[in-house]
Order: sequence, then structure tokens, then C-alpha cells
Amino acid sequence: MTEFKENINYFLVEIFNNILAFEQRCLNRFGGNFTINDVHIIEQIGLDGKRKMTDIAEAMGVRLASMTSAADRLERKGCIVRERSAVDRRIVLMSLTQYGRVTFKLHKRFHDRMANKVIEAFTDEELRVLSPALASLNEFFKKADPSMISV
Amino acid sequence: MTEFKENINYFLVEIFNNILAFEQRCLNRFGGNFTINDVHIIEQIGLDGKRKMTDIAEAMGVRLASMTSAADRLERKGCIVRERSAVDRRIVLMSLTQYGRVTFKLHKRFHDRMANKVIEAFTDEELRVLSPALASLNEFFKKADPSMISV
DNA sequence: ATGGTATAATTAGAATATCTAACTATTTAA
DNA sequence: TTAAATAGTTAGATATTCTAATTATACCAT
Repeated sequence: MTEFKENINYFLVEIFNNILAFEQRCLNRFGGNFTINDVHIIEQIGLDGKRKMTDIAEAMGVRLASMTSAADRLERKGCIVRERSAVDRRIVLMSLTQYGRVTFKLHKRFHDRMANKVIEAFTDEELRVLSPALASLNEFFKKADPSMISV
Repeated sequence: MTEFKENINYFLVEIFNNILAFEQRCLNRFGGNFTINDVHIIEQIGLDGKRKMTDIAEAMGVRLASMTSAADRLERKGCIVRERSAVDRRIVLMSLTQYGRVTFKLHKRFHDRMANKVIEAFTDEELRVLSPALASLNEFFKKADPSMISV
């Protein structure tokens, strides 16, 4: 059992960092001048329609002011546009430019192929367990509250 | 099979962010004025002895200049000290202060308890598969090269 | 209609974090 | 002894985040 604990711990530290490092390597290779964060925002905006600044900020788990800052940079890079909603002029809507859409599609394709590579590394048996396990793990961390961990 | 792919993809995006968010929440709660990055560096230095700046930078996957910057901040916070090696005076060694050691132990304990909580969420059967699977996943990303993913 | 309150986004300022390039000091090799 | 290599720091620029304050808009109460 101790071995499991150590692997989980390992996961929380090492895999985390390795994924980050790998993603960065890929971006350096294929990403033009986008940062990981840029790409995640582009992914959140999506291809269809316009998203509220507030919603994207929430989805990314950052404050609205941080999203403004990021949107400034993405706008400067030419891949998003911002406009006021006609319905409620307080609301700013973000959408992708043509350049942004190309970028979205490129990265989506890249992610898909990377997921394929990962899947190839496991047997069907393993995947059958790993897949729901990852879903559970995600749910755990999404809901996890610091007070759960008594110190 | 498509379901598996979707979960893996989900893992690569969502869990990553959720773990980060959770870790940040815990740090806000228990961490004093340390950032996640601070904690990771403290963990890399460890309790026993002194580590080369270069080695820690490598382990963290950042450039040496970035580590200098981080070390400056950590030194200012009073949890590390830097000194020149007597063997080779080009080399700077980092070690934890008493305050740094207390912080190390606190976070180590926290991580252990968090791992326990994660383990509680799974059956023995799942853990038996999940543990080596996570190890494989880690190995994959550690070695993964962008050229593996044809676009 | 007017004034007060709430909401959404931006701005300003500060801190963290990363990188490249240049510099300083030390060690190693020729 | 000189030149090259190595380790760390500095300088400058960019990315990223947050808080607090500000601006503009919408909503509510009178």
C-alpha cells in the first residue's frame, strides 16, 4: 500500500511537472509565439461565437483583471477581438480572429494526436481502468477543499 | 475507445488545471506567504545538505538565471541561504534555513495527507492498476519529444 | 425622472516568474 | 601565461497574477 501512496505522491509532483515541460517543448516547436496560457484561453473561447470575459476568467480560475491583461496580449498578437454586447453594454465578448481559429485547429489536432500517442502506450485493460480513474481524480481535485486535509 | 481518448484528453487539460488550482487553494490556506514555486524549490533543496544552483534549476526545468531570481526571493523570505563551495568557488550551494526546514516538513506532511485522501477515493483494485499506470504516464511525458507527434 | 446600488471591464501598481544576452569570477586546458 | 570553459549574477523585457480604484452601464427604489 505504501507503494501506491508513493506513486500517487509522485504523480502529484512529477507527472505534473513533466506534462508542463512537455507541453512547453511542443509549443516551442510548433506554437509560433504563443504561450501555454494563450493556447488555453484560445481553447476556452472556441470556434463558435463569442464568450464573456467573465466566463473565460472563471473557467480559467483567474480574476477578471488577469483576463483583461491576457486579452490585451492576445489582441496584440492578432488572434482575438473584443466587442461590447449589444444586449448589455457592460459585457465584453471575446471571439477568435481567422488567425485565432487556425491556431485553435492546429492545437486541437496536436492535442488529439498526443492523446493517441498516450493511448498507444497502454493496453485496453489498463485504459478501461485508467480512464474512469482519471475522471475520478479530476473530480476529486475539482471539489477538493483545503479543510479536507487536516494538519 | 473514443471515450478513453476523451478522458485522456480531459486529463491533459482539466486535471492539470484542477490540481494546480487545488494546490494554490491549500497554499492560500496553510502556506504563509509562499508561492507554489517557492514550495517546489524548497522541496528540491531538501533537508540534508546543500544543492547546486545549477542542479536545482535543471530539476525544475528552468534556466539558471530564473533560479537566481527565485533564490533572491526565497533568501529575502528567510528560508534559504546561498554560499560558495570551498571546492570550486564558481559553484553556489543552496540550503534551507531553520525556517525553510519547518516549511519543508509542513508541506511534506500536507502532501502525504493529501495523497492519503486520494487513495481513500479509490478501491484497491483501481489503485493496483492506477499506480503503475501513473508511473507509465510519467515516463511517457518525461521522455516525450515534440517530433513524436506528427502534424 | 432621479438617485443609489450593483455589475462588468479596464487601469494602475506591485509582485512573481521566465527568458536572453552580457558580465563577472573561477576553473581548466593548452 | 593565455585562452577557453564553467557557474552564477545582472539587466532588460515579457508574461502572469492579484488588489484596489475607476469608468461605464444596468437595475432598483422612490
